[in-house]
Amino acid sequence: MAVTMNDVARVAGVSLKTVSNVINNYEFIRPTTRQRVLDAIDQLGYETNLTARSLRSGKTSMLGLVLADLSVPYYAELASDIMKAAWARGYRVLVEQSGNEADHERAALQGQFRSLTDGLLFIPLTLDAQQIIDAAGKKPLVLLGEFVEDPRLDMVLIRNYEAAAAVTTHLLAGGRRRIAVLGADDGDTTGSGGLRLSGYKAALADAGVQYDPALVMRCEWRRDGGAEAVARLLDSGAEFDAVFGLNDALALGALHELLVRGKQVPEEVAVAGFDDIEEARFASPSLTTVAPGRAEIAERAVELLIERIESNMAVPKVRQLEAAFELRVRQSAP
Amino acid sequence: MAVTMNDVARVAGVSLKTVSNVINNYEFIRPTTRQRVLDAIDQLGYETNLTARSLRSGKTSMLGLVLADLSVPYYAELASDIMKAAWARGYRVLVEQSGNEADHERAALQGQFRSLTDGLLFIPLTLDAQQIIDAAGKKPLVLLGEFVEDPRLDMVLIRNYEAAAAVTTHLLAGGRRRIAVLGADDGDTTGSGGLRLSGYKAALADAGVQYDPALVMRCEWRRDGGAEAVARLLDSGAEFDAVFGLNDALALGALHELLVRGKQVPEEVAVAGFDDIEEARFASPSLTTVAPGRAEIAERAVELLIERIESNMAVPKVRQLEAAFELRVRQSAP
DNA sequence: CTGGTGGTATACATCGTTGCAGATCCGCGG
DNA sequence: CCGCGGATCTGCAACGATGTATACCACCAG
Repeated sequence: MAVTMNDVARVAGVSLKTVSNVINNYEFIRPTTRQRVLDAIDQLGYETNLTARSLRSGKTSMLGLVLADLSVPYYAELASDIMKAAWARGYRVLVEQSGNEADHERAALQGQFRSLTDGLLFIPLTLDAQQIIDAAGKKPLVLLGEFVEDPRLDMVLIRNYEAAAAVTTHLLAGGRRRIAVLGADDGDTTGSGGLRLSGYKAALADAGVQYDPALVMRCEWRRDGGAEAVARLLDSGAEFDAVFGLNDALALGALHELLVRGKQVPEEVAVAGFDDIEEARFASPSLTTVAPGRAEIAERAVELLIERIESNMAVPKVRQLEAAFELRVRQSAP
Repeated sequence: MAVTMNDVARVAGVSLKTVSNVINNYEFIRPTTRQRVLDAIDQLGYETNLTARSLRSGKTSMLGLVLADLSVPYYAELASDIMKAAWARGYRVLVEQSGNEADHERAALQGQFRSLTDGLLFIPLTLDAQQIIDAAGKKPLVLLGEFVEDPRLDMVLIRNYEAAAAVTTHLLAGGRRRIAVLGADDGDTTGSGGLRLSGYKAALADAGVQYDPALVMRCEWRRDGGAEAVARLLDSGAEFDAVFGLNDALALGALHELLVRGKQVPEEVAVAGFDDIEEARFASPSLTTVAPGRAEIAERAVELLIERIESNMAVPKVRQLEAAFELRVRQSAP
């Protein structure tokens, strides 16, 4: 059926192993021989069977990427960057959608999925560090710092706390004093939400502004969640002059709802987000947000994972990297 | 290193092949034997090596998906749907980003990528039908109807022409007469752009409205392309009372630029798009657009491809399906 | 008692490649 | 003229699973 190395070898008049050597750029091959093999490959249209190579070599040259859902812009943009970074290093990426469900996350960590990949990039959403460690196999694993922090795991972290503080400080500097927060619970201290909320609180404290739990709205991190949370807030009669969505989707949903309700943005209510997805720049008004260093995260996570895969050190030092963030001031909160 | 069937067989006191039979749910196995094998699997934590299975069986249970870039919301949302549809049928999806470059598209059609997949879902952007046929190997291939139509290829089509006509008709019904089009060249008749432009022209003709090539703006199908095209249009002094972006990104970019320039939407200029990405619902004003049947496209494309893969008919009849579209009237063009 | 039948389990070859361990060839120093 | 080392090439086994063919058993009909 398919053309194999054997066919190429026969046509080129060399051994199967020599064909393999040519393909793998083995050093000591006579140029004329190499050429004969290459010609035969061309003539027959031979292509390496990656499955066979993987079986024999034990490497698949694929990285797994586990995230909630590609239809969420932030994940899609991150996935795109990760795929480019991996591609540049000779790896492919196999994406698995966890749908934000613990069972799916666990299955992706163990499961057959692993046997297809050399290592895993994991954006944990429901599992905590201990659960991850329990569920994970022995293959290299790098967490993308959305959520979990633990000294036993490799990860590339977003500076959730500092970046959220920076956003809040910016809003305060604009004269806002009643800043609503969308996407957290009053008590949260862990996870992206908790860390960002803590940064918010710290910035308030620094500015001597009273923290009001009534302004903290719990909701799903989606556009409709943000819209719905703002609606609740408006209906409750609470006073506020700014909204901080803990991610851009929330902020954009909130922005939409505010405008629908006839609020002036930013005159009456300023709006800020977190993530700097592309959509933020083109919203009307454009959205002030903080860029968490997506490209850097993708690049460094891939680099770190591949380093783990290719170095065979038994117990290398755990590495935790932090990406630089940057405030993007736009119209919604000048 | 890893646990193999052999290890399981030894522990269970059966032959390797019996373990294989248990795993593959072979019918005639004594329940006690089956249980012993399952216990051994549990005890050892055995997991099938999918690579080995693929090599032996010749199937990878992976579908390839070639698209321009996951950071484009429409593709991301489509990819998400496709992955879910494939997952439900026991297949995984390996995504390849072509970056809208012919060489990458060709490479994905041939290339080693193919040897990892049982079939390919392909969203062609630069290659035409003949080039696709020339480049493609023998494995099943289904086109997602963004661009190419050809009786020799399986595909799931968007009703580009009819849907664009529907959008245009809606704008005309709203009293608009000078409808600018973003994302095509006056002469285009093929490809998504050409087909949508043709639908637009046909709707104008139906309504007895004069077609004006000066209102057709060529640009990249991205938000910034749309913004830039509208800027050019405004600067040119051309008169227009509506803008039809040939996809939502264009329309959203245009919407943004119009608002920045102080135009009232929809009072002075109506805006409509194409794709119905989630963002469209939450834009301000929300975007009138047409939903091309994304979920249906994903579902049927996956179904068709898997049918091709699993049926061994040598020359099955080419199948071309069309997805139903639906106009979504929102604030930007009521 | 024999042969057939259907359930159950096994042996062996095989998928296409790469790792390992030679085999062969050649030129050159002693 | 031998022997040695480096360049060049080769054969065999193995990666871990599955397909095919077959062995074996129990049981029932003839």
